[in-house]
Amino acid sequence: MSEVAAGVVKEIPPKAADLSAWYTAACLKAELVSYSPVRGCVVLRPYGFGLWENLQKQLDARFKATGHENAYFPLFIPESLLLKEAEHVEGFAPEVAWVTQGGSEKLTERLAIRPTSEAIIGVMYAQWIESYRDLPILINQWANVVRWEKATRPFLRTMEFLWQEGHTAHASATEAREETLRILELYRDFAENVAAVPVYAGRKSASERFPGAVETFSIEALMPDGKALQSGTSHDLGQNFAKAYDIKFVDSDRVIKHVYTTSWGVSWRMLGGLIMVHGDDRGLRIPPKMAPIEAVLVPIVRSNDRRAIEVCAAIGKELSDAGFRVRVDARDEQPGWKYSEWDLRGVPVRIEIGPRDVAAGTAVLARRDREKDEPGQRRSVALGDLAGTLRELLDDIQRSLHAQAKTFLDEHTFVTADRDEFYELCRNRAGMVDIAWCERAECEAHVKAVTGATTRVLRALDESGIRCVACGEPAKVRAYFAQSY
RNA sequence: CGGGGCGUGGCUCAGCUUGGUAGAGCGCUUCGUUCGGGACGAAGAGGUCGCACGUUCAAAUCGUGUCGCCCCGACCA
Repeated sequence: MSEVAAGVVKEIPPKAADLSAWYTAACLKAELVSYSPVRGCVVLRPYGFGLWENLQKQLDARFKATGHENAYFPLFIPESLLLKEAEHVEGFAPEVAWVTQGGSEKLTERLAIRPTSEAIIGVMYAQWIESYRDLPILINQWANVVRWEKATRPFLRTMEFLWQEGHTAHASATEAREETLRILELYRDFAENVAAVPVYAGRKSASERFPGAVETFSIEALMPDGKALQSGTSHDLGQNFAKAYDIKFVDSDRVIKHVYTTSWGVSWRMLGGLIMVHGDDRGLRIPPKMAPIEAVLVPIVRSNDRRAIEVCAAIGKELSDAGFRVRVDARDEQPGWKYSEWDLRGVPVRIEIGPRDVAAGTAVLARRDREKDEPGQRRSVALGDLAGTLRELLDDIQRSLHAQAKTFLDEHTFVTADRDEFYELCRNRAGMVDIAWCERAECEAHVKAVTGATTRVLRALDESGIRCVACGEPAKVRAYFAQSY
């Protein structure tokens, strides 16, 4: 039934002592991923794929609800096509993987393995679009992409990764910008309400912009080590790609114009963020809405009383029919061993049914978001109330995980108007440092050189006539500075 | 790409300095007893020490190279 090797003792180091070691061990031991024989590429195991499927399902529903359709474009991009948008090429060239040979024949033109699909999709849009009546085009694709990375970590940075990339074309700059912001908000909503990861959403500085974009927006989460994780990006590409790929249409005023395009993406990196944000010393804590298994049923048997197994099977079926994602763990292992195993794997709720429960018609519910032996961590409920109680419990866990993460973000967001304090906070990797900023590239570069921190997202200045906290020039925006992944 | 660390049964690691063809714990298999927070007993199976070349009578141990992994930094989702 389970892909878990029975009986293997799995330990992970304390999270606070070394987040990196904890993170890698947690991903591996929880059987989300395995390293593969291919450098920098991981295998997404069934439990990890379950996480990805839940992300897919819920993001996809949001895309459909905002009028988008899915399509699929080729993995290979002929070199000549990729080269058409100059900034784009320059940005991605260092990390593009190339196919130079097919079978035994050298190719006359190299094929890039897509690092992102603006090029190939732009070429197709040029063919498909003739009139303003063909617009907007709102397409998303779920795909893998390859970027030749030097250092990799599960989910956060791998050479091949899974993501979705939306590519839209519009008749006006206004529409394109609206689309860009609509998706930014969609991402923010998903991060907060499904992944339970609180984020700051906003515009990126010029240096952090996607190569070829007019404006880039992103959502930024804060990891427990004080580093920010860019978790989703939405780009307003203006007419840059339309001009490079010759995507034109006849507008209602009979004038031939270039379209305005956008692109936006979320990758499995979001899973890495969710793992780091919610996990604890016992392992993963998966928010219910993302959990491949919402509740695991553990029967407790005695040598003279094995009824709990049948009861668990029956209740498991009932809950499953009621729409819950459950698993019955009837393996021949000690109950305590199973508890630890499912704690590590982050299942939100454990349902224990032993001889006492069988006799009383009850079950014990244990919630993963609380410490062992913390008041309210376990409770006994009548079987008749199980489904209802489970529903409430899952909702409460979803809320509580978000609340905990939100508290952390709030407590690690520092508003300062003091220059020395600003540098100190950045250098110490204290979290998100919120200052009035001049938006000058030189200033940003200087802060980075001195502290390692960069701007994460920018937003409108709430007062006028003030100066940049970092350099003293006139301030133009408010900016969150942080070190980042 | 720079700095540091590491690769020995499934896992965690010892052995390497002072070369003499491999050990522990956990896990795994079988049987029995157990089972409300990682059970116990008995009997078994399993590696040639990342890979290549070199030194040597002899290499897990020494040398060179290479591949991979981890951490820090630079770069990127």
